[in-house]
Amino acid sequence: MSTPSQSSGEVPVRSKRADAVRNQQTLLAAAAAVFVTSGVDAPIREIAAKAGVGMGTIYRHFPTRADLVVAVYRHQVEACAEAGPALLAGTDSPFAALRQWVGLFVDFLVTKHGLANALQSDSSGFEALHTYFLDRLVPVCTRLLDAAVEAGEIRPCTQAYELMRGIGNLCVGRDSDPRYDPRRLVELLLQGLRRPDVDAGKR
Amino acid sequence: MSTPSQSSGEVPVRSKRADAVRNQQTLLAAAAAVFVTSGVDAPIREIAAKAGVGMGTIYRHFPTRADLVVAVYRHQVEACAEAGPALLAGTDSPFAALRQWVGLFVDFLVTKHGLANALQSDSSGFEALHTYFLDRLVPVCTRLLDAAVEAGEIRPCTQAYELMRGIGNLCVGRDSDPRYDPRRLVELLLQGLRRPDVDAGKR
DNA sequence: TGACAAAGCGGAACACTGCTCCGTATCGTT
DNA sequence: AACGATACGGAGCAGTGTTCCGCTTTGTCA
Repeated sequence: MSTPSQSSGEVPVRSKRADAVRNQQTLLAAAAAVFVTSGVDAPIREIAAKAGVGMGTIYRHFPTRADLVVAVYRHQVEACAEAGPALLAGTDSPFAALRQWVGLFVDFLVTKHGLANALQSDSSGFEALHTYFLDRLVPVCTRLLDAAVEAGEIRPCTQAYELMRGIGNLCVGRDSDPRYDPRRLVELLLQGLRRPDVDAGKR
Repeated sequence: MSTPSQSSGEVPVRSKRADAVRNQQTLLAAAAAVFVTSGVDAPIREIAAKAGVGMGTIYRHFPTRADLVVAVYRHQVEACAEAGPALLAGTDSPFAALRQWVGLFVDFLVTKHGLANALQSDSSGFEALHTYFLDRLVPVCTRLLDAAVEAGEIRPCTQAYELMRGIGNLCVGRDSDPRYDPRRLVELLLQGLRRPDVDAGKR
């Protein structure tokens, strides 16, 4: 409040040194650039070199690779999360909103080389990434899903967590073959969600 | 020709040395064991150690990791491939056959620690794995799909290749969270395949 | 301004893994 | 038994993640 401290501790927290914040910014920019060309699992050394800092620095600012990835993409994830309620408000078909929102998410994943792979990877250093994405987006997805169920557009059995992971999984390895288009399969998944009133009342 | 040769070449192919075939068997057994405990991307050294051979030997018999994985699981993949036509013949609903067959495939993938991950990985040494699985199973899946389309149970837009990859993707990372069950999502995908007789004008 | 402690930095060093290469051992044949 | 072909073993190189500690920079206080 009065003193420049952002945490709840009462110790006098000295604000970060100027070179530290500078380096953090530099690192974020460098990482973003490297991610584009070499994917999110580019060698740490490469990112450090691009930023012109030593490896100790990168590990100090971002202890795990996931921390760095999250920091780089945080804005886009936030934007995606915030788009959820907006889409829901902008239409009278919650299912259509869900579909649009999922489209946003897929676009995001698909345009980040290797991000989907990393997201599902169980290798060390990526759990936090997984956690952040899910913590932020699952609630949004839940709202959309609930709304669609309430509107009677889909059947109620699916959990948002599972759906999100499924969608993420479908986006893995998009670049390996032009015949594979995650979007088509995600659309299929969403269709599978629909309440089958057609064939129920097929009579 | 007269000499024991199994390939089409006419050079006198001497049969493999006894220790070589012995080692190959030992390696397969060791690899199978290690895959169970450490996953299909266990260190090559570990497999070599388990088999009691040097690393040169393992690379000579199985130049890439995919070759080893394929050799270990070949029988199961073959069994899965052969089950396709059988299932189709055993029912009058091709879609039901497809569903059962997909179930077999999912069971196979899901019980092999990390296999699904490897299958989709674009990392070096796994392309051949990808290729083998797909070459062997896509034709089977195509037949099932075609039959279901012909029977009017599903709509015709989906390619077997894409479906297989989608299913494989959905099986990635099953162990990371008990809330994630690939089977449910695969079922959803299959439901999405169904012909919605709404838009089917021929009714 | 100058001195000093804390904060931050750099990169050498270690561990682990994939993969190659070649001297040596083994096998099968004559 | 001898000998050439075949196969083996593992040292060694290269790439990467991660740690650790001596050195530099920064902010503060007299």
